[in-house]
Amino acid sequence: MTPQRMRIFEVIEAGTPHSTVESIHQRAVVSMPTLSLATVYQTVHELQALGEVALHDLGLGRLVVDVNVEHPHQHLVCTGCGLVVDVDVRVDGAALAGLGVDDFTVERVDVVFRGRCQACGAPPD
Amino acid sequence: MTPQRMRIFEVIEAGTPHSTVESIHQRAVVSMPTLSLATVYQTVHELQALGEVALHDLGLGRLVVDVNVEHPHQHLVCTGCGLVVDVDVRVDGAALAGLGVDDFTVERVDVVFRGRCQACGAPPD
DNA sequence: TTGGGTGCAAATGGTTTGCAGGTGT
DNA sequence: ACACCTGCAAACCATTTGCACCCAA
Repeated sequence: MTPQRMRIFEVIEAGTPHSTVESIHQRAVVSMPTLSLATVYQTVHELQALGEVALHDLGLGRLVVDVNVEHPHQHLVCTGCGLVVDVDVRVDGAALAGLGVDDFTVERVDVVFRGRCQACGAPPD
Repeated sequence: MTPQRMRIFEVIEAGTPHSTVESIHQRAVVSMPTLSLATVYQTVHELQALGEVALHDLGLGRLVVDVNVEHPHQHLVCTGCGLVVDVDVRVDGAALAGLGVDDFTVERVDVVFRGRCQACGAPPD
C-alpha cells in the first residue's frame, strides 16, 4: 500500500458512489500534484482485483468506478448528465430458457435503464 | 447514394446480422481499395439516422452494427469470441416502480446477457 | 546488490472532425 | 461559377503498456 494508492482509495470512498477515473484523478491531484491518470487507472484495476470496487462500462464512453460491491444491483443512467444510480433489481438468465439459445452459458446479466433524471427533464427536440 | 455507400450497405446486408465497423471495412476494401475506415463510420451513422441499422455499445470496446431494426430485442454476448446473438426478450421499466427512483423517466432498457458460446466453452482458470 | 514492485511517459486503438476535391445546378 | 455534398487524412481521447526508478531483503 503506497501513498498514491492510499490517497486514491480515500478519494474514491469520500466521493459519490460512482466516480469516473478522471474525477478521481482531479480530486487526488490537489494533494498529490504529480499523480498521473495512468496510476489512477492502474490502481482502480488493482482495487477491482481485490474486490474493493467494481468497474462498469455503462455506454458512457468512460469507465465507472462503483464502490457498491456488497450488493448485486443494476444501473440507471441519465442520458442528459451521465448520473448513475444503483437499482435493486435482480435479473436472472432463466428468462432465456426456450429461446433457442440453449448452447449458451449465461454468466452475468447487465441491465442499464436509460432515461432522464429530474434535473435534466425531457430531452431537447 | 454514392458508390461507396452502396458497397458498404451491400456488405452489411450480405454479412452476419452483427458486424463491426472493421469487419465491414475489410470486406468492402476488396472491391474498393481506397475506402477508408472513417468513411465506413460516417456511413453507418447515416444508415442509423435513416433507420436502416442500429448501433450498439455492448461493452466490447467497439461498435456493433445491427441490421435487426424491425424488432425490439436484447443481446447475448460471448465473453470468449465476441459473438453477438439477438434474443427476443422484452423488458420494461415498470420493474422500477417503488424503488425510490420515481424522479427518473426511463426511456430505454438495455440488457446484455454475457456468457460463453458452445464453441468457446468454459472460461480458462 | 538484487529482485520485485511502483508509477509515469509514451504508445495504442477505436472513433470523430476538418478540409480538399468533386458534383449538380 | 457557386453552394452543397462526399470521403479521407489527421486529430482526438480514453485507456494500456514499457521502462526507469525505488525499496526491502
